[in-house]
Amino acid sequence: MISEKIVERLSLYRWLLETRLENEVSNLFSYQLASMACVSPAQIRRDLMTIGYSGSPGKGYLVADLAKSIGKELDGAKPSKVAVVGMGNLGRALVSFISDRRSHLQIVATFDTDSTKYGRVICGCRCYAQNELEKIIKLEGITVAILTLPSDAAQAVADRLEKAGVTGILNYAPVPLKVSKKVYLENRDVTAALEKVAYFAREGD
Amino acid sequence: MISEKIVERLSLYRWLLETRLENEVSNLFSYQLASMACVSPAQIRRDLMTIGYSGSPGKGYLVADLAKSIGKELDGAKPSKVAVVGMGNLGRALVSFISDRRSHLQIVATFDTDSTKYGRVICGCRCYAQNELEKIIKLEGITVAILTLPSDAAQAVADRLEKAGVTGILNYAPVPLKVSKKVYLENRDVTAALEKVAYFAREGD
DNA sequence: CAGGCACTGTTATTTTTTTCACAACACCTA
DNA sequence: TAGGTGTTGTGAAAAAAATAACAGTGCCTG
Ligand SMILES: NC(=O)c1ccc[n+]([C@@H]2O[C@H](COP(=O)([O-])OP(=O)(O)OC[C@H]3O[C@@H](n4cnc5c(N)ncnc54)[C@H](O)[C@@H]3O)[C@@H](O)[C@H]2O)c1
Ligand SMILES: NC(=O)c1ccc[n+]([C@@H]2O[C@H](COP(=O)([O-])OP(=O)(O)OC[C@H]3O[C@@H](n4cnc5c(N)ncnc54)[C@H](O)[C@@H]3O)[C@@H](O)[C@H]2O)c1
Repeated sequence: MISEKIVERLSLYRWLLETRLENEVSNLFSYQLASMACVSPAQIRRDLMTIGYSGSPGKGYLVADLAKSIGKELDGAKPSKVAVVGMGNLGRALVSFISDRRSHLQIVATFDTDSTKYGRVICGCRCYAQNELEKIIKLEGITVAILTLPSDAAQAVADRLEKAGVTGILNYAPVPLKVSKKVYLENRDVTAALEKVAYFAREGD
Repeated sequence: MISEKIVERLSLYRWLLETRLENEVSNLFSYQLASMACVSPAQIRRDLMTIGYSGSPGKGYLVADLAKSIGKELDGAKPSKVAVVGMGNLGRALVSFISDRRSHLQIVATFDTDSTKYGRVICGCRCYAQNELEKIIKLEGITVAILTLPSDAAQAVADRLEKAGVTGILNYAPVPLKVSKKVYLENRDVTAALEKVAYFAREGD
């Protein structure tokens, strides 16, 4: 089990590696990756140690190979299936953004209460009515959900998702969700992020 | 100077306090706030110590008062002025979401290269053409910028923002920006967040 | 008013995370 | 082959963050 912080950084590293790969770069030194990721070279080496990856002194790391090794650690044996609940502005933006970025993260269903939305394919993904939620989650084996719906509906939906078998929730609604220990919850509150940036912009970091 | 993590939590606390205030709750114990914020009671007390706030044993914390004290620490003397660059799906969603949430964070300008967008008021905020960027930033005294534009334009815009005097950037474009030490940069990559959630959803946290 | 209760503020401790420092190693050059 | 250069992997040290522990305090009860 890798710590939260390291997972986050590994994800970043992989993504940096992939963009480097597109530019035909085949190997990198720790200090190069470090400067891209805005961390120290030692941090890079230590993180790679935790996934048991070895480069070679003088040669550094093989970009493609390292990216694959990170994938072996972060990605499951099978792709994770993802649902998006609430196909408003934010939901649609997310779906169109994510769908063609990572093959091991598949958005396989979206949900909405609005009858002008469900029953159709939106941004390349089928949108279902809210009352089909449990059925589809189980049928598809969805384990991860993204919440982009109004705050007042979020808790009830989270409860239903959990009962249906979802074990990870990425929540964009500005509301403090309560979930059981079984479920991994990550909140993405824009306001908090902006407040933080404003604070350090002012205080001069 | 407060550490990054503490600022993040304080922002969360304040927001929880405010929603409690709406429900007419006038005081709270550390363990109550802790359970809402998903942290330990000791953590709460320690965080409040760093901003020099004192509750009273038996009574706990005065909700309104504490919220104000956090504000005194996090918010500047004057509101921070914010610009949003790139008024696509995500930009519009963010502007409409934020604009009526925090009085000390004012979105005073948005920018776009699309001539069907600039020159108009979008989501309650004036949208300017890209070439007016420096002028407006300086004129308004904007210090914080949110980047919601295509990746390939992000670095160039970031450079211009920095030169114009912006000291904090909240970046949504999936690209590793390089900025000088003067600028506080926060990246919000959806993919990384989702990968993290998927990982811990699988590994069972 | 005395005593018990429940919570805070703060110090001490533990745990986690990051950085440092350096031996070991590959590779290049002559 | 020998020596120099530059990078890795990792144990040790340092720093930061979280947790625990507890004395001190207001408050209630009888
Ligand atoms: N807009 C942003 O940038 C932003 C940022 C952070 C958080 N948020 C939050 O994300 C949420 C969505 O934002 P938005 O701008 O997309 O709003 P929106 O109103 O455009 O979209 C909300 C969607 O959710 C649907 N919905 C309502 N109740 C539902 C339910 N019970 N189950 C399923 N779907 C339901 C609505 O039909 C609508 O399509 C809000 O809670 C908002 O506060 C938004
Ligand atoms: N959509 C998401 O949920 C999401 C999530 C994370 C990151 N992102 C990233 O955020 C960015 C925006 O996403 P979107 O869905 O809003 O895309 P979009 O195409 O709807 O919006 C992009 C906007 O930026 C404008 N633009 C282009 N070049 C510009 C420039 N040089 N200066 C100013 N404006 C410019 C375009 O005119 C357009 O209005 C993209 O980089 C995307 O990868 C999106």
